[in-house]
Amino acid sequence: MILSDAVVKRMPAYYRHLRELEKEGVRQISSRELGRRMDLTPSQIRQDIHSFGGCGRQGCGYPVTSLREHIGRVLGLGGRRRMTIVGAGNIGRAMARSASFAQNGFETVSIFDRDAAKIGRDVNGTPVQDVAELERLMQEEPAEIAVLAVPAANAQALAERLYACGVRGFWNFAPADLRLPEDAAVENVHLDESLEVLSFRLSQRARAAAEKE
Amino acid sequence: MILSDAVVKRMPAYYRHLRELEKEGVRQISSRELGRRMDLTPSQIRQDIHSFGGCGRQGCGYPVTSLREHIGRVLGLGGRRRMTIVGAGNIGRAMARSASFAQNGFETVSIFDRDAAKIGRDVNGTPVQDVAELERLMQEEPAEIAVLAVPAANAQALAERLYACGVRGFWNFAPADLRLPEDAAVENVHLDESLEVLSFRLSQRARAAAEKE
DNA sequence: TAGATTGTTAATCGATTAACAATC
DNA sequence: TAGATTGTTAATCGATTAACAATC
Repeated sequence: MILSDAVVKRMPAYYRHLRELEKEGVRQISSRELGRRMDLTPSQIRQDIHSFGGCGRQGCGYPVTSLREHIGRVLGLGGRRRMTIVGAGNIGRAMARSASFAQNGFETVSIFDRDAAKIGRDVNGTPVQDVAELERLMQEEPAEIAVLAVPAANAQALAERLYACGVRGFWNFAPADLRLPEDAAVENVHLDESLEVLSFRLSQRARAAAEKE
Repeated sequence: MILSDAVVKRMPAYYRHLRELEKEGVRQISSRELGRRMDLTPSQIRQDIHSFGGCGRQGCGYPVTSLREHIGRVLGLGGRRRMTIVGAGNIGRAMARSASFAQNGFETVSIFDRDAAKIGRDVNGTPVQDVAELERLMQEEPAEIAVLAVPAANAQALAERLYACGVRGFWNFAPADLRLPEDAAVENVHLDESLEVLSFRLSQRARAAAEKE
């Protein structure tokens, strides 16, 4: 099964919409109806579901629950994933406190920072530890995923140290592009860039409106 | 100037890399060198820059500073943008405290929540106000952008209220798809989905490794 | 002038949409 | 059986890459 990047990025949206449909008590849904809800063409829905190995019944549509379960398995959800949070600033603390990740099986096992003022403080039941001791503490409490919530200048060096500690999943909030070995998975959340895109779209609308006059 | 969605999403990355080059004291950069840094082909760099109206000099490359300034103007940066934060939970508070947005001209003018326990509290110098009074308070203190950091179930209704208050830019952190009039600009930050994509990539690697054995 | 590198057109590649036979 | 809807192939569309003439 080879999944294109475009399809992978849409999978979580399928998962979310199917969960909502389940809550509403919907048992089966056609590509037409699902397309209407998700703002995709029925054709794309069928291509996507087919490509990630889901299947429906001609004449009836797709079974909501089993399709949701299937996508969950493909996404690797359902198990537990141990996560360390590096950087106890605004973002790091917000991620540590988020209930929704924990509900999905992503559990925070440790939090690190370099700031002496933050070390020892408690964030949502987990103490902030000294990042200088990262290597030693990661041996005691290993993690699969690291949430990188540190200044851009430190991101690359920390990512390399975390990689050496066995971390292979990097959820990167720093405005920096990480260079890591091929077997590392990096998912970027570039908040500044996202806000800049919004700024662009607002300006674009303003320009279009000005032109009309 | 018509910019494809793909190009728009890359613009902030150009902006960031050019700012870094500026700091390093680089005056001119060729598409080849910039491509190496940004992990894009030189061909794409030239297409992109041309498409958003930047230009270079044959034989010399692109002028770093003026190109950065040009992209900043296209993105609509440089001015001030008034932002209201709706939802004073983990995400909302983290966004209110973020220094980097403020540095880019995005200023938080108000924060709203419905929780009586939060109303009146101070977040980074701004008091949390009662969302029940949104309409009245938004008249006193209008905003161009709303940061939607509320539960998914409330996102749509709040977005509509904010739209009625004149907000046209929506930075949506709720795991919901907003349906708004065409002249609204919506930029989604779906953290759950991003983490699920990371989970998928980790599972994929695990599956590939298992197959090899 | 010669070398380097852009601007821009053409070719390729991949993703989306359309179409329709298969089948529930 | 007839109607509905999938699975899947073919057509289209858009984005990326290659090529090369223009020019600094």
